[in-house]
Amino acid sequence: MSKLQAVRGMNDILPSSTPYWQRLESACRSLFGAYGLEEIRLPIVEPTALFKRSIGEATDIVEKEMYTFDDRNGESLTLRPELTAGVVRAGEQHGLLYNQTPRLWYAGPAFRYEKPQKGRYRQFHQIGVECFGLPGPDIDAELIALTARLWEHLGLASAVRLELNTIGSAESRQRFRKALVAFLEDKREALDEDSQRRLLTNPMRILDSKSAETQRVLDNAPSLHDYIDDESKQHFAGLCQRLDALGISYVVNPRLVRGLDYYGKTVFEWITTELGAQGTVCAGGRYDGLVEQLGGKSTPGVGFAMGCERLVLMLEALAARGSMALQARGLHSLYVMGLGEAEDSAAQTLAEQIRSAAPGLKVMLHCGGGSIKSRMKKADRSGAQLSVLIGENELARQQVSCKVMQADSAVAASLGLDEDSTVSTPGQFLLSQTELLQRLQTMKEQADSNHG
RNA sequence: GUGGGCGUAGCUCAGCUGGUAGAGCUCAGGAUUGUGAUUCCUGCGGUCGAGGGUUCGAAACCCUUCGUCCACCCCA
Repeated sequence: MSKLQAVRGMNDILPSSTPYWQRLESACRSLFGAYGLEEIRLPIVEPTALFKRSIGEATDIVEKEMYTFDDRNGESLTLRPELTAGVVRAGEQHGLLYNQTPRLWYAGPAFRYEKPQKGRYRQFHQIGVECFGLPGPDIDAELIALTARLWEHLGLASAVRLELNTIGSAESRQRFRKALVAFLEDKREALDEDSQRRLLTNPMRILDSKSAETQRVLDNAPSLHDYIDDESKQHFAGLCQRLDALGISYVVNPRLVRGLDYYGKTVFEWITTELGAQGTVCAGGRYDGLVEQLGGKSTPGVGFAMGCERLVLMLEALAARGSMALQARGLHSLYVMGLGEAEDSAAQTLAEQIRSAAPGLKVMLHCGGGSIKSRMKKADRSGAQLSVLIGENELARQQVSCKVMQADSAVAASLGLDEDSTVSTPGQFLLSQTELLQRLQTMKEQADSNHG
């Protein structure tokens, strides 16, 4: 270990992919605002007991995947493996949960000690929503409608499908679990190795085993649906009716079981087939017992979390297929350069003046010297549509040479320039610095007024 | 935690049954002395992931280890 490198499974997010992260984050931010949700921000570290009591002692997450360490005073702390528990803790601590119905969203990293693979990392990022104090299926449907709209905004709608189930009340699950274990016990031999183990630890999880043989055994097993209590059934029917009314299509998957202990009644997953084994891109459900379980007054809750890495992978794949959103037309990026020491300084001043005159325009200043050729090359590589150059002559006359870098008539047109203003070569213009500033300002004002 | 694939230039990769490394792209410079993206020329760039072993000789074969990818498992 001579070279310094990032901890295994904890990835750097490089400039080549940050645009997709930004698109995801800004889509969530604006949509959550439009649905009346409020943001909450939480510590990354919580007392270990919080996760043991919420996620469930017998789950893999708590058993072997938590980053747990002792604080200097001996208290056991844990890097959060998910954010729901923290939201409940914060809500409880600050009295957010009672006599009101908060609808909260969060975004941030979480940590699980797992072997990394595609779509699964030791530090990963979740964006999620949690709503409290609302017991009915109306809010369940509201959250699903929100996620469905998000896929639309991101262009992912055709790549995901919604799976839905109800896992009933804690009591009904208890009765079903007994029946299931009784049924499977004498068929133990036919089960795959992992499912045999789960028979003892977490029998419900056998239902969504990927083993074909295990699934065949399950064909004759007792159905969870037959054990669901009436109230949960009604709740589920209400949810389905609302989704039908909203035109949101879904598949009821009676074998869909969530991994975390606190879920009850509604559970759902948005799934894609485009990411290999880690196909769940967003998942959630109802957890009416969680607040009480953590020591608060009985308060219903529903929520979901999205896996940012997985969604970003999908957005990148989408872009690679060429379905990128179109760039705005007209001039939006400049590259400003001088041709010597005094000229470079003048160029920097001009760049700042441009930024004042036309805020929001991308203005890149050439730094680092070099020949004209190399400066122009950098201008080209930067993707700028227009290069703005101050040489000895321009400096003496307070002028600039502008050159349109791509064959795009809209660039010159948006500055109000035409062929007649061309100097020497096509697409090249000589004008005074104040005129350039005025034209940019006018352009910007027109663009702003067009947008409303 | 289990199983498999892969680690060679900044990037993508070639390198045959062992004879101490090559291409494309990128980058820098020039052809074109104040104009990029095309073309041509030149150049920079490598403890072959790391450590050990076999051998006269290892990028190649063996062992160990680290990293990475994929799947199981788990889950967002």
